[in-house]
Amino acid sequence: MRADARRNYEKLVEQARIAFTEFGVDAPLDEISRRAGVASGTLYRHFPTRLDLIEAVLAGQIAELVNLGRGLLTAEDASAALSRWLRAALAHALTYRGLAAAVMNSALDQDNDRASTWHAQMFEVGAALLARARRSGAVGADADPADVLKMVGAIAWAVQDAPDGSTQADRMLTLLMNGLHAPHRSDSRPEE
Amino acid sequence: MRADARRNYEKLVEQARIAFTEFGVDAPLDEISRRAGVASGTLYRHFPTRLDLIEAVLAGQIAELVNLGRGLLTAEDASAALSRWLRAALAHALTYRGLAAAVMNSALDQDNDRASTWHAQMFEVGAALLARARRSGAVGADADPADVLKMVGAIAWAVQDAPDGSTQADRMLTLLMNGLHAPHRSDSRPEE
DNA sequence: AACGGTACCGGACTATTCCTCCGGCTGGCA
DNA sequence: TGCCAGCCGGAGGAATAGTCCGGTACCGTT
Repeated sequence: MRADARRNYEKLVEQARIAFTEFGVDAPLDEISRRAGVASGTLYRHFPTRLDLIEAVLAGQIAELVNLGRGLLTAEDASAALSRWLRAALAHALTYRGLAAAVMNSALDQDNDRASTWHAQMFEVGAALLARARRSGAVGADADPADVLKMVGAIAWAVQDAPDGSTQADRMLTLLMNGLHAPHRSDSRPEE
Repeated sequence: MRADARRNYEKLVEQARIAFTEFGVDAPLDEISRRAGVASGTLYRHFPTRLDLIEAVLAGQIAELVNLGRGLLTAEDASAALSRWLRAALAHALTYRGLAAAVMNSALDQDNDRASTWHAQMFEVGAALLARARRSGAVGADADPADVLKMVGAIAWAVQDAPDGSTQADRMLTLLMNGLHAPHRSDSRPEE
């Protein structure tokens, strides 16, 4: 990549980060390019879709999350490790007003090639942590890892506009953890 | 309301229902008015905001949900009643590609005056069912009714674009119910 | 250091959608 | 039948997404 192209790339990501914080997911792309001091054509060259730009902004954060998860894979208490990592994932999903949640969710949907390898790694780590917790006997429910990660993203979405968002998110995640710990009860479902 | 005004109102709601099913929440309003055979000014006269139109579409369905809940308040098994009603609420939240979930969620956020009395009734019924299940001893967690309803909406949002959406939603709701039934464990949370 | 080609940049332009405004007309009532 | 409040229509301004191509700057080679 040429030196000028790299400069513009970095300026765009930086301004996108700011704009997403300020306006949320739907920040006008033209505004971002304007602030970065480049034309909109340049923005679309580097980031054909909005999602591409979003992922560039989140890349670093996701890498941290993956590293944290890998470290926790050797932690003493498998259940606490899972809980800790899910909380970190929730914090991640809450950044930029639920932006990360939207990406996480769309990445989990189809085997979307556009949804970068970062999310694949994240899913892998989450699945490993969940499997380990299950083997240790702390998690009884036969939950699908994708379900659990989706729930985390869903919680982030649900509280994104609430005034006391993070408090509420915390309670909801506790509810989810409870569901994981409890033995699976299929009888709780009505037979319609 | 004048006869012509009423006719147009009804045509708009009908076409909005179709358009929301087809395009999702973001269906172009101009397209709706075009299909209804009225001008866009007329649409905006009846429904100043998109939310107003959405609520008009959902009104009947919400009323049914409230009635179902009221009936279930006298059911034998309080826990099963709650479970049954939450499943109905989930089905409601899934309609029109997660549109209902978005409305439900925003209605629960702040004491939003714009969010109609419909949703207030829904919240009331849900809270009553939850309280009754708790008194019966079946629900141990001290969950906030708003949290529970938000989770239902969140699940609907999370699966809205997934191919096997309703299956996944089902599993996730079971997870939630498990969390409600389990005794509350504050120890599942790491002390950071 | 000069040069040529590669590929990047700019920004005007089209398309889409939201929403407003106001002249003209129509339905309901006396 | 006649009046008029209030409704209707549709043009149009504003914001945003995304495209296109002429001009230009960078990089590698000589």
